[in-house]
Amino acid sequence: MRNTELAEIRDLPLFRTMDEDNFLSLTQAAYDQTFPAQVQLIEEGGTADFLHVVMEGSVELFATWQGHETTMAVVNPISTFILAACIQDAPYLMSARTLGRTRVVMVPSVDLRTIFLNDPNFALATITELAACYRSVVRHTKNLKLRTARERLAAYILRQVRSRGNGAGFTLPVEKRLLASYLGVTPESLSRLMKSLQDCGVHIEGQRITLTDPALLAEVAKPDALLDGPDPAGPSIGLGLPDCDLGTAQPDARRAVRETP
Amino acid sequence: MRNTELAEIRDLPLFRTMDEDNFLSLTQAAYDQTFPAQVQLIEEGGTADFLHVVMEGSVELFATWQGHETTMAVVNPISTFILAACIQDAPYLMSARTLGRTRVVMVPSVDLRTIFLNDPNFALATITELAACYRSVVRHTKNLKLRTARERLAAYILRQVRSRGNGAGFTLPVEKRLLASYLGVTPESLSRLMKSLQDCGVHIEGQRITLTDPALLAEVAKPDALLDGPDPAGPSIGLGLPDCDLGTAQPDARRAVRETP
DNA sequence: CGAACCCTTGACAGAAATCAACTAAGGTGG
DNA sequence: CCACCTTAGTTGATTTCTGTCAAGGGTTCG
Repeated sequence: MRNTELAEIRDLPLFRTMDEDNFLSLTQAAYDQTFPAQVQLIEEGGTADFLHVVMEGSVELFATWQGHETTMAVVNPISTFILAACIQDAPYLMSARTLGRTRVVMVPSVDLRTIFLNDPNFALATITELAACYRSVVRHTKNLKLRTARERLAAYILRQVRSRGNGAGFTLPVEKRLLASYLGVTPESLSRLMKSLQDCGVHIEGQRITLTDPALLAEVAKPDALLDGPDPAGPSIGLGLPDCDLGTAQPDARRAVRETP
Repeated sequence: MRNTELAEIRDLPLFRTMDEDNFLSLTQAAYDQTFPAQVQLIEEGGTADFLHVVMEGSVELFATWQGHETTMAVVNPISTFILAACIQDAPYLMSARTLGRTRVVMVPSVDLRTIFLNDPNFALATITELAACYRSVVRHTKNLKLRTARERLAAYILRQVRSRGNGAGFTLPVEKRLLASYLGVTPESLSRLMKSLQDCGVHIEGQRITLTDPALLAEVAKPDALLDGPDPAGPSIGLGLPDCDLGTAQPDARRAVRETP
């Protein structure tokens, strides 16, 4: 791997504090690869051989059962994913595929545990990262169980606007069908829900969404720090925490033939 | 705290491997308390001052929003809960209340981080526990998004039967209204779903559930290790992992006046 | 005994999935 | 360069599912 990439990874919260020697031995066997869109990196049920780090592009985490599929999260640069499976040395609970052209660093997960024991800082960083992931999924679950589909969509739109500095609008970072799956509805339902939110000052034009009256939308979404996450601390600087909402993925994902279920 | 309790806690996977001195300094300031049923131990949004360990009884983790409430998990002895919030020093995402008469050990969470840095074994144990919690929530979410309510109920029943050694039946460990909330439906819907499963060889008599044809039920639930968890390893010995399904709580929870939303 | 609660049942309304058809945009290949 | 094809998205009609409201039975506890 090139030094520039190493430096980027080194700067991740997960690796920032760890011992230099350990970092080198860990990344020595790592390799860097760039994939086109719609490439499946990980298959549910497989064994966790590599810890993945998204460097560019974005990766969809999804789950399947009986021919159904649902997207659980989208991972954006620069974040890791499937950390938990690596640690437990257990089968993946989720599959992963690239959305756009995506560069991924893969770190062999074989000796993570021994490094934990030798590098307290790395262990602490891992704990912090895992706790953040855990809380992220809990929020997702709370959303699903406490809000209606319409409220989830409204809350999602408000989160997006808020995370981009409370501008007047934004362009969807993912395809609508993916957003629908993330929100737990069918694409048809999402389409109707979008239309129903026009009464709340939401204008939709293709991928572009603009708000004329955020307060009106907030009356639907009833934003809550415990469901939507805390307000972004600084002026829209990513915290480095795993961005498990559908955040900043490239909307320009190149089309690729997708197998029908 | 008494020595017998200390020994029990010491035997938890989270504490088993940690340094004796650290364990003592951690539990020195801890205290032990027994609560009646329906006592709220933790309020969503509060700050995480204590790591909780359930010694006897059981604790419901639930979340609220806009007057709605949903139960996220039930914690059974002997397990910890709200570990993630303690680590992040962040507001609780869930509330907690006792179900039956419940004994809880509360460990001050102030200096967890420093212990992590000094005690690699404890750090590793924490990582393992967090990873298990994370995967547990992911499974819950997958259930909600991929299965219908009927399938979730069927799968729940099969999990219960399986975790108790594949007997002919079992008695519900929690009230039906709580099970309904956990499964993400109203009590009325659960009642109807139960009835609809009678066609699949499910007999309900109060809290007692018996199966005449598990294979028939499996055709509805389509059990899957990635949604329902792995088959219990030994003959129904708890793994010590946090039991986040509605597992073995006492069904005899004493009634208490519950405030209506 | 009465109050409070859980559970069930019925009737109804609302939400969302499904099925089908149609449009529009992008890429492909002749 | 254009015709064609694939796919995302929308819209409509319909069905299925689920929540809501209301009422009644049974149990527990004071």
